[in-house]
Amino acid sequence: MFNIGDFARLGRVSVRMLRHYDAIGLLAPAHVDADTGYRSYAAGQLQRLNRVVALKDLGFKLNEVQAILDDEIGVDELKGMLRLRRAELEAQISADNDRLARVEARLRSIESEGQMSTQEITVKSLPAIRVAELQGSAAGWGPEEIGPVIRGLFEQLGERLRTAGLTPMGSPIARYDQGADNGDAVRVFAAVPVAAEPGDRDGVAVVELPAVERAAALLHHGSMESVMPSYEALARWVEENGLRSAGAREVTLQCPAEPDEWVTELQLPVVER
Amino acid sequence: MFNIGDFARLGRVSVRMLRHYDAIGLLAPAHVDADTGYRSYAAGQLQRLNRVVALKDLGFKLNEVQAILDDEIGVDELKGMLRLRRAELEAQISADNDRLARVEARLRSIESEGQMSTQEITVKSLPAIRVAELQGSAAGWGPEEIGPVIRGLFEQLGERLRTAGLTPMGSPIARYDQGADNGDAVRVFAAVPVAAEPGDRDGVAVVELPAVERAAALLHHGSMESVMPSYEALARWVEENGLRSAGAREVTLQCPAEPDEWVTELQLPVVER
DNA sequence: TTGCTCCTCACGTCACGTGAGGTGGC
DNA sequence: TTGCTCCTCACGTCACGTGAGGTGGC
Repeated sequence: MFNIGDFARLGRVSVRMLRHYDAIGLLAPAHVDADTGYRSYAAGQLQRLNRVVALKDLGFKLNEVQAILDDEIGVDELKGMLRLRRAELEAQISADNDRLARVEARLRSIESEGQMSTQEITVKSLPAIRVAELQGSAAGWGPEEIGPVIRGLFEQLGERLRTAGLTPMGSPIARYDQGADNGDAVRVFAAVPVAAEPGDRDGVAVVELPAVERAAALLHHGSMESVMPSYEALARWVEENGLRSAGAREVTLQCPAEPDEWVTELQLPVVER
Repeated sequence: MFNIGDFARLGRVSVRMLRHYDAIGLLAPAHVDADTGYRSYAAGQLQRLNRVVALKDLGFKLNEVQAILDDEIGVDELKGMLRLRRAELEAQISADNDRLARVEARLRSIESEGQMSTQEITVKSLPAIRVAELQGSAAGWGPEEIGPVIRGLFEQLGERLRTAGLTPMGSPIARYDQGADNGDAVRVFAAVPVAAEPGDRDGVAVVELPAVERAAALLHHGSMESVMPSYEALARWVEENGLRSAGAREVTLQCPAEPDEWVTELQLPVVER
């Protein structure tokens, strides 16, 4: 028989751990002195302690360890637990490798730039959303070509929503893509979230924008006249990360009278290249 | 301005997280209604939220995120934090790969044997320890050759300790190794932990057993007459794990009159092969 | 009026580490 | 007598999730 200190040393665990395992019924001492409360462990209990440590090392929680050791678990269930553990570990390793790559990227950028890039670019998913929208067309991607078109569309959209009795339910969204059949022309959409069934309402199309699994997003502060550098940074990031983008969205989060105080989220839906 | 729900949706975080970030001063809402306590967030705050999420994703804790974002951290310190994070991630990934290998080994053994091998083998480190010991020699590794020798040594050791006035401070340890110069003969040591300065005491050598970084250990239940299968299992495990062992130790944890109730830990110090 | 969103506590999570305050055996 | 080990609470860890119980605006 060993006292708790010696038994802890034998099993390379802390005394506190042994007390904890006792408290949760995972490993009770062979004997407890009725007067002093002193715990005594039998040599043979070292085996159970070793098994506890081994299973814990595999990443099982203590209640799982207990179930396994107390034979509350059939072979098939145990196999399932091990497979689950394997999957969890693989996911964890993969996620940590990604994290590691990001940490190293930050270190590189800090070495080359002398400080951490503000790193304003975020990868997010975009949920599907019901919007009312109008479509137009612009001659190119520059703000001077797109600006008038999108402003005109949003003006019209506002009026038609009023006559249709629809209430905007969120921030306005501008969407752009390369029309399939009209050369260099850019298709432009002015949209605003609404709660209504899809269909046509007084010349406004109510449609469901499909969810986007991954989009690179960047917050643009200030007038849309000056949006090009932000888009360029975003496009460069997409390029450098081996991705490809199709189309673009702008969500206007804040548009007071003063254009310098606008806040717009630029979103580029991306896929692996 | 956004209410907490909309702002949470924008930033893909939970409302509870925003409240938490407010509580710890990491991200306070731009405005809080004095009457209702309702929080309002400005569009521009999305940038800070994005940064919080990005840094958290790298594995930083919230207080570290706060320090980084609030510029309490110089470039050098930040580099140090990133390097530390990199080292931690590398260690984590490596440990998880080991874990994964062990999980897969269990799965294989469960497939081939129909149940989980009892897996009684533990890898542990052995601390350095001060012992009093006597040395002898046996003709071979069999229990019938070693048994009488080690029993005789322990008897002598007990007597000499008594005359020397030394008190055993732990479980008896038997050690074996292949003598360098005497052919097949095995060197046998009978040792017992004591608290005394190294040197010679009435014919007993007090020495410091060096620490062993890694040893494969197996609990043997029963008489030492039947120890061979346990040693064989241990040796097979060492072999299968690409290790090499040198020498052996037996720590007698429990030795009542009835030999069947003995408990002995067999330890094989191992190194990479 | 009914939902919906918002609010503030406050417990629970997981496996212990770390005191605080006190006792028993050499 | 002094150390040393043992004991039992009980708080702290970390970043929230999850009710409970209640309120304000449409």
